[in-house]
Amino acid sequence: MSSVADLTAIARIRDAAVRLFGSQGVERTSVRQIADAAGVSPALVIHHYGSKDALRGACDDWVVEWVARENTEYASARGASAIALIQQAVADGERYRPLLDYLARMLTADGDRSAALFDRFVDETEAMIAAGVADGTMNRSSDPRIQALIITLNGMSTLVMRAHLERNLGGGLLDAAGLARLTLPMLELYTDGLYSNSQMLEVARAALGASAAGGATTTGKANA
Amino acid sequence: MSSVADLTAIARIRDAAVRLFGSQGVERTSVRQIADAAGVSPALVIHHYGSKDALRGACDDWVVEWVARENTEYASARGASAIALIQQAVADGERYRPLLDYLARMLTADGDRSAALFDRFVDETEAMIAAGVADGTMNRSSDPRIQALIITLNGMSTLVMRAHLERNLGGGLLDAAGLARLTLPMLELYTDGLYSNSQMLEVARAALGASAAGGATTTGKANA
DNA sequence: CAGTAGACTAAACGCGCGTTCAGCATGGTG
DNA sequence: CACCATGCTGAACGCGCGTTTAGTCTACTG
Repeated sequence: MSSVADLTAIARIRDAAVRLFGSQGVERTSVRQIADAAGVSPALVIHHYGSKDALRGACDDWVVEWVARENTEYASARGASAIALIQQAVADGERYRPLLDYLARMLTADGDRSAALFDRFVDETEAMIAAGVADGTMNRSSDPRIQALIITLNGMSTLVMRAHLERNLGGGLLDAAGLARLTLPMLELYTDGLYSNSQMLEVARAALGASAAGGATTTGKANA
Repeated sequence: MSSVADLTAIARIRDAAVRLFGSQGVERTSVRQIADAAGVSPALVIHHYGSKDALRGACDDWVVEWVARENTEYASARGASAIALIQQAVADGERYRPLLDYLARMLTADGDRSAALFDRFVDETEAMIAAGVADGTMNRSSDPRIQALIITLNGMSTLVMRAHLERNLGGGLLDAAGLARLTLPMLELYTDGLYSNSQMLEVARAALGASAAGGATTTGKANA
């Protein structure tokens, strides 16, 4: 998202569209609104992008590229995944809010671009967990792909349902207080789990007829 | 969702609206489409409900009531929360799909009804965890409300991003195979957590200056 | 049997939408 | 200078939307 006021009209239109699509949704946003926000005529929006739907596609690409770009920048320096990037962006204040809003809407819409983006997040999460397993800081699952899927889903839920999250947090994800309140319970869950013993797990294993070779990872929780 | 064909027109309109709003979204659904699906004229839709927006409100109420009704039916017999109801409904096949689709869209929209519904889910989750803590099957968190919030968020993510979930599962949540593939890794995560030691947790505790009386629950994972 | 209330429809209204069109500046190129 | 591509606009077009209106049919009430 460029903050400079005098960009090319093409860029200003795209920025305005991302902002409006993200905050109101595509359907509730008219070409005229975008044109106003960008300081151009509605006709110019169509002139440059062909149609509203093509503009939407260009916004999708732009946001995906942003994710990829920031990801390589940060990740190479910190060894983190796109998930971590998002948490970084969330903590970075209002600056990235339009992007994150857009991302959240994109993830709840269906379509090829949405699927490709989500699956990439799962890939990165899987790689991150594999690294964690390798250096002994994370538990191996009986199905690492699905484990990564679940973790990704959980991570994205804070984005997609941020309104509910922040309301219950009694403050934004942005201010330190809200984030602080979230951090500990989340780490507790990811460290100790929810269940205090492996009863449910054992029952499910038995019911599903999983072989004992399924790859258990248990740290030693009691069976009952 | 009533399967009987000859209901009153009011009910048929509401059923059609829930189905279409759920599968396409409110904005992409026209009053004319709803009227067609219900076998009535567009004017009758407005005659009975006043406006499209009021119809949407009636659908919201209807779905919320369905959640409450099914919840008391099942929960009293099984001691489970609305979350469990949803998992039940998911497993129950195509029958509840329109309701669940609608629910998912409702949760990603903002508005009073959406907030009230979500917060009720959190309440129920909190009560369920409190019961689990009381009988020793679940871990107490340093902040039970936020713990319940996180668990609720995670549970809802399977609804809200079901398309991504099912695609990565290689099959529906409905067929036994897909559900089975999900169950074990999820229980593993909720039993053993993701992290194999409490290093991250301890670092966060220290950084946030949490007092030692914060209510640790750890089962005994090593510090490093 | 007349009267009336409610369910229901065909047709139309007005509006805002995405989009098109004709034309006006501007500025680099022969 | 003439030329034309490019950036851009104001006005308009056609369409589908939510909604209104005027009226018909049906069934119950006195």
